[in-house]
Amino acid sequence: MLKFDVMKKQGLARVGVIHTPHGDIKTPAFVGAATRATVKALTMKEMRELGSQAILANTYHLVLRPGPELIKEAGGVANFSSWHGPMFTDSGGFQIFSLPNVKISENGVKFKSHIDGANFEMTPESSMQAQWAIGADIHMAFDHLAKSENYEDMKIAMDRTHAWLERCKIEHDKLSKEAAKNNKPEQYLYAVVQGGTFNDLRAESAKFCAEIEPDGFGIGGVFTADKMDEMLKTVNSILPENKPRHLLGMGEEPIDLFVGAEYGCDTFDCVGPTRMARNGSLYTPNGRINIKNAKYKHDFTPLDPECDCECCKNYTRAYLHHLFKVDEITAKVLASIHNERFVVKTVDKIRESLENGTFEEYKTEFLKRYYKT
RNA sequence: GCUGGAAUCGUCUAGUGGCAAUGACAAGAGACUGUAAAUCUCUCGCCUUCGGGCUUCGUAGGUUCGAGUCCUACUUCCAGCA
Repeated sequence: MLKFDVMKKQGLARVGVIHTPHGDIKTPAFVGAATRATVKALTMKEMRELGSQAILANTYHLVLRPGPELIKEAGGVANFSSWHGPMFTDSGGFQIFSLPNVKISENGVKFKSHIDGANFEMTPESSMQAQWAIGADIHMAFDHLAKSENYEDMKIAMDRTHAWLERCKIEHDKLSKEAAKNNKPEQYLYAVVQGGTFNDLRAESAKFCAEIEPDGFGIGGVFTADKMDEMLKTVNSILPENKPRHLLGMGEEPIDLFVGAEYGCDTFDCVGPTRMARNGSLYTPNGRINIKNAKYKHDFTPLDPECDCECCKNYTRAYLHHLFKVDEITAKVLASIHNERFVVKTVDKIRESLENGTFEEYKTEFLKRYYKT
């Protein structure tokens, strides 16, 4: 069982430590999205230096290329990628359900590779097997994510997610026993709560997931800060306090991190910060700016004078603007370092503020400045 | 000097009688939340009450209902020959 210590609680929010075989994660924490076993534009060294405690890779992408067997052959994703800290894998459910022409059955999902059109099928069992082969510390259950506002659609997806969760758990336990027999490090399973924006479905899903007794929980299908507080309140009031909760995919907007932490989420992952960075949209305490805008051409001040990242300590907005305009790779590197540092630091500060009882002040001050409301 | 050829939005370019004029780049702005994303979208002559109006394709004339497109002269550039 994954060890998780809750050090302090404030309402639903908590400060804790997740102990994984590859190290501890002090929570709340932002987990960098490393879809193809790399954080785009960044090296693992840069990720370590900007303070990232953990990263999250994606089973769908790694199944297509290079394949779980190759990663196993490399000695697991830690050796393969040189990320020797805690690591998550997402199940691939999210990606598969965003592809065109997927065939969903009770057994699993048939889809075509977006790369070469090759036919694939992923089932709860095959996702578990792939994740064990990849070898991250924490695995997500293979879930059905419905992108719909319709209650019936959400119910069907949730019921399927639950049925698949039972199978994920059985397969996971089997693989876990085999690993123990071979003296391999333990890997852990998070159940994924679905139910869309419907509180009764969310409650039902949280209850179901809790009863399965996984190592922790992913909260899926959350797309906007809208209604997020209510959804999280419902779910996290039901989920057991002694297990970690990961809010899947949220964190592009800093407010998501505050609301997520306030309502009891321990970790977050999001592609937003690095994608924004590659497209020139950069976080500052006063809101996001587009560094490509002409007004930064002659701005010889740091991107964020309060930031301690390599980008802000050494370069100016004018230089970043120039690098983006001439489309240099370094533009994306520096921007990614900054944006990733910005969200990691924001969540670190959320943790500190929860520790010393100043969360409300920090939240109010941050949001007021960032969103100018 | 002679003989050919060419001049179209910031740049390169499409266009051979119905055209405010093609495409690319540049420029300006926007989007992005478990990454098919170093991607995508919009604007890009001037004005507009968004109906439209006005001025444009080296310059000046001409032919034509209508000219970036045809004719004449001029200007500039390129190539070949002297």
